[in-house]
Amino acid sequence: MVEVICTVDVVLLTIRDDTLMTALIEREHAPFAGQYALPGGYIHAEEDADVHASAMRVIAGKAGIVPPYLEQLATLSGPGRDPRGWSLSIAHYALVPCEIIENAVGSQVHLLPVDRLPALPFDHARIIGMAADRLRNKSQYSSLPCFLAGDTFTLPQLQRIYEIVLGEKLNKVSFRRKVTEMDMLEPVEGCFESAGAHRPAQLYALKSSSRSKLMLLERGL
Amino acid sequence: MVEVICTVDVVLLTIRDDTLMTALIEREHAPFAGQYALPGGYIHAEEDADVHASAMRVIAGKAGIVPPYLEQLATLSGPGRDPRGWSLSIAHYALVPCEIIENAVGSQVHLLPVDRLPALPFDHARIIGMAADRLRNKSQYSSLPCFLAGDTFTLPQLQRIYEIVLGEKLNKVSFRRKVTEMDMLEPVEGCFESAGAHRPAQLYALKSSSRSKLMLLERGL
DNA sequence: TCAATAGTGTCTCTAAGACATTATGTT
DNA sequence: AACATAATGTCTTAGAGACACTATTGA
Repeated sequence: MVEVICTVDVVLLTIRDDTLMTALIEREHAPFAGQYALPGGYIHAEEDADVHASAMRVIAGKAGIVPPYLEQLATLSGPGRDPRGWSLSIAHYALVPCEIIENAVGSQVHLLPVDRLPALPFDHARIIGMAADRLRNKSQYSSLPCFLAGDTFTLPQLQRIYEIVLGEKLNKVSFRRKVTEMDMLEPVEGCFESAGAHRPAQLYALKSSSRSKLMLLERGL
Repeated sequence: MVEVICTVDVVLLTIRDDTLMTALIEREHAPFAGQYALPGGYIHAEEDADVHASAMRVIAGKAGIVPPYLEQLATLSGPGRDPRGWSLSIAHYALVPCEIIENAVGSQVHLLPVDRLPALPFDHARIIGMAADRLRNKSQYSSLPCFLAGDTFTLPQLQRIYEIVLGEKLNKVSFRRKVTEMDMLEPVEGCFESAGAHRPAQLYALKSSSRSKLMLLERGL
């Protein structure tokens, strides 16, 4: 039986400069050595508990971080996507606040806007498109974008994150109604963020229950 | 490097007797020979164009059919799920009208209700659960359940299919408004289905554009 | 003529968005 | 005091569900 090449790839998504960005690394080895590409690598059957663990290991190795959210996206396959032979990549996407990427030690990543990418090897452009689509779709009815925010944030900041991900302005009153409905935040008592000559905003943190599971809405935003 | 076992599994879903059912086959070979399990098999790198093609080949071989809808579900993996070693299964689900299964030649499948299954080998029970969840979720806002209906059907029949999948009664007026909004059906002119001592119902068929892509709703049913 | 379901018109109630108002900080 | 943004109250409008009424067949 012809051997199948088994790999994982990870689309690390973050927001910087009010823009959705993805982490790319310069490939060290052939094929496509020297080109920007998604962090990825072979599945190590002798050490990985499953492909989720493979993806975590790859991110830790290449970006030096442990992302707060990691989900499987799809499995891409076929004889033509990798010049080494019939290959299969279990694509994942991860969400992470950009400070964590920038503070990581030994990180080799470069952040680039998802909608202004250079030509990429393999089917990585398509995988990034799928990741952005999945994020956009799930953000319509869930607390998913919270994983792009830091430990604490204000409601206006969170709304801005949703707007960047969804690509549209949101109604402030409706947004706050929905956030309340999802019941995922708790105010950090007595903590406010002052950002100029105006009333400061209440800081919030994710409830611990919402750090491990997504909160969903019956009807979208 | 330790070899990874690469397989595909398919959850074939259909509705019979007003119940969501899945197709199981009696395994011919070890492990678990003789037990009911999902149709599945190895990826054949020398002949399959990708894992979608692997899944289609498996369904054609075991159930003798070409399903109108087939989608990738998730990739399950790890050292413990298959006694033969570290394995990876790209799980798919397919939707098909039950007449197609029952009329298939050389089909080895048995239809069983998804919520009254016997103990199954591997992680097949979990895969079937994921498939039913995915179908239920997508059915809330798309035309997906149409692939469980035959070539022509009445609106009351389609509403019944949605109700079985979603597990709840639907409002007739709202359902018809949504079907109109999705703009996926065209009436079969002059064709009605009489089912007793009452007004017969108009027959509809999927528009050709809706046979290849899903129609989506802004807000769910 | 009655029974039964198909199909449609319309009213009510809920929820989303628009707009206005109040709150609270900095300059 | 002026100003800018946070936060919230309220009105308008759109959509979902409830209900009722008409349509059309077989018994």
